[in-house]
Amino acid sequence: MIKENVAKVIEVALQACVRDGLLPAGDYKAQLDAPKQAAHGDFACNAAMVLQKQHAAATNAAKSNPRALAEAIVARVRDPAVQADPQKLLASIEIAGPGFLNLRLAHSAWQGELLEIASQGKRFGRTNRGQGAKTMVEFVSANPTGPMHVGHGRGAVLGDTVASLLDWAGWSVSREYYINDAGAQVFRLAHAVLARASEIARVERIEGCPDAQPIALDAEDYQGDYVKDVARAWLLSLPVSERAAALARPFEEQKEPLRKFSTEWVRTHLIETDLQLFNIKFDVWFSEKTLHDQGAIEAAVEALRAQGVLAEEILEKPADAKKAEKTAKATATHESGAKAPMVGTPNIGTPNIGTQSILATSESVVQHDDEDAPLGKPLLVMKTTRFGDDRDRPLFKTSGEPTYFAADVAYHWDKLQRGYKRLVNVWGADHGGYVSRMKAAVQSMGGELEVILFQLVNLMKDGQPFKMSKRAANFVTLRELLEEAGPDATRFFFLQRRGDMAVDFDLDLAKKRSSDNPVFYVQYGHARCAGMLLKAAESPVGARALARLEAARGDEAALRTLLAALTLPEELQIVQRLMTFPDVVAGAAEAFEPHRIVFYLQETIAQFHSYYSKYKKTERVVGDDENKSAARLFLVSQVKQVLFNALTLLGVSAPERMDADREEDERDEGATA
RNA sequence: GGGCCCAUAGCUCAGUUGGAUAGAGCGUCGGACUACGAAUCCGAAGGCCGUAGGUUCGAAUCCUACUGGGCCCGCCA
Repeated sequence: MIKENVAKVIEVALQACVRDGLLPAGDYKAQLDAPKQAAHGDFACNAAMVLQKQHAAATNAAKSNPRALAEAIVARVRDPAVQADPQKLLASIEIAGPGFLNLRLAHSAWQGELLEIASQGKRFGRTNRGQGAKTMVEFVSANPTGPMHVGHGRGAVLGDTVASLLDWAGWSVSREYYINDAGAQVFRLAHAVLARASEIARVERIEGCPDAQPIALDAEDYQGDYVKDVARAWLLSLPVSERAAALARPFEEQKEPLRKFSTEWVRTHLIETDLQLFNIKFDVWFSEKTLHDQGAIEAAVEALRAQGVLAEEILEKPADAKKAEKTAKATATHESGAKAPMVGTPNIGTPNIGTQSILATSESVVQHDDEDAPLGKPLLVMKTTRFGDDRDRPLFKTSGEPTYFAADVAYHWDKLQRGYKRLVNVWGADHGGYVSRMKAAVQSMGGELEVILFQLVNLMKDGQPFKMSKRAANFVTLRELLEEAGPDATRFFFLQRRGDMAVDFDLDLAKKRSSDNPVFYVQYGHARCAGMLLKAAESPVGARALARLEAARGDEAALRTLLAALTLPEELQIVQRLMTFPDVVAGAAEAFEPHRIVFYLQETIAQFHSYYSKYKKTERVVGDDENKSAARLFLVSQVKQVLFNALTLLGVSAPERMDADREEDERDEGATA
């Protein structure tokens, strides 16, 4: 690609400097940046400034002037005896500022790059940095105990897009969802289902059990209405003759089949369907329960034991975080029995720690059985403190049951066994405290874990925070949001911001289907390109231009000749921007930052709109000159291609036209005028 | 008390991994449609990049200490 070729030219010149004793021997790489200002050329190189110390050492100068080195480099770039090629590639090279090399390329070099896009088509933007290494991205992994809400949506979109980015950067990516279908909370769902089933049997006069005895819903059971749907489905799944007996049977005797039915139903009818609306598909749905059933936990523990990172320890109760509440009120506050009101967020604790607790809800019902854990007995722990964790983490409880951590260790052990070299997990920020212990475990097992933490989503409604609570059943589901805003806008909205920024999700704005939603700007850009290409055929010049392009298809020399008509600075700058796309994708993949693609899209389209408007009355794309028209239509079709690729990468549709459902609601116009 | 994240225009956010005069959208004000899509474009106003030090040719970016906000700190899941 062109940038590498230019870097090569500088590097050859640097080696010439070495030969001439201006630099100590070494393998110098030239870094090229695209300057912010067009006046600074197509590429800027800071090699002279970076290497000035070496220059000073080689020339025995007390201090060196980067400009002097810059001039030496430039002389060797221009010297045909050093290299012949640059004269074709470079139009100019100048020294500016403290010692920047500003490079400008020949028009033909940029024009030729368009052929690169055309030949790669839908694949333009892909690179092979990952070299096909197996990578797993695990994300969402919401507990199968209820519908997903907007916070899950952020994790889902982020994870899915990061996976796409890694794919585009050359990794062999698998998307995986870890189903927490074991543990206490799923039995809470199971019990809720049984209770709701007894209610539904009576109310709806379900065949076979219209006179069922009521079963009380516990306070800690899931309260949402969706539980009724699960309950109804469960009842109807039973043979009519067995329904009454099932409702009469004690919960303890059937909690396992209830658990199984409920979690599977929630997953397939609530979670999987919502993700499909987002166009998110997982390669693997991995059940935690299977780990327990197959003795995977013991196997993973043995793997850790072999690494010598296990120990038997008596764990002290953690020092109470806020026993030393020395904040303020140090002096002269009333020391009556009345406690000063707490300032800030009381750390009440959240039920369902997981990506589903997107908002800490102070109204949640929590039982803290603080005195419950009998201390003083030695437990099998992993020495996670060796890896920077705050304390060692137990793998088994006093009761002998494996901890959640143990199951997760087993899960990641399994991932490694399946040959994944690189593990990426996408978690909500409320999992921050979990990162170091999980990384420690994976590292001990010989793998590498990278964790993407995304900050939480605050739902805003009417400018006010809109609290939600899973158990209180007043939450806004992801599906509601999707149905109101549509998958394109919702995806785009989540991807606009860096993951480590907390976002206020404005429900009212998301529901509004109007042009102030930035996704329309981007899609319009693509549709405009599509429209222009379509419309061109209607004019005689345009039709002939298209015919020429068609005739030259596959003939590189002929195309290059046509493209020589692209000489406006804006046209070459557009090409320049298009050619950065593969780098942008690779950089976004490396940093796990999909928002870079969003900004790339917006900036590229803005550049195109600006070009279009500026020459609207003079140098039109389809104008009088058949040659120019052909070249410009070719440019437009490559712009369209890159926009399409970027939108596709983000999972946002790239429409050919936008006129479908435009809404003109200017109803607040002239109301009281 | 400790750990992680954040702080940039009135608001919401970018800032190419340390580069040249810090940008965009929304909002405000003023302009541009007899022809390729005005869901667009052009211009203006708007900044002590939270504060104070440090590192170097050069800092919004890296280091330290503060200030303010978010998340977290169980043998729970």
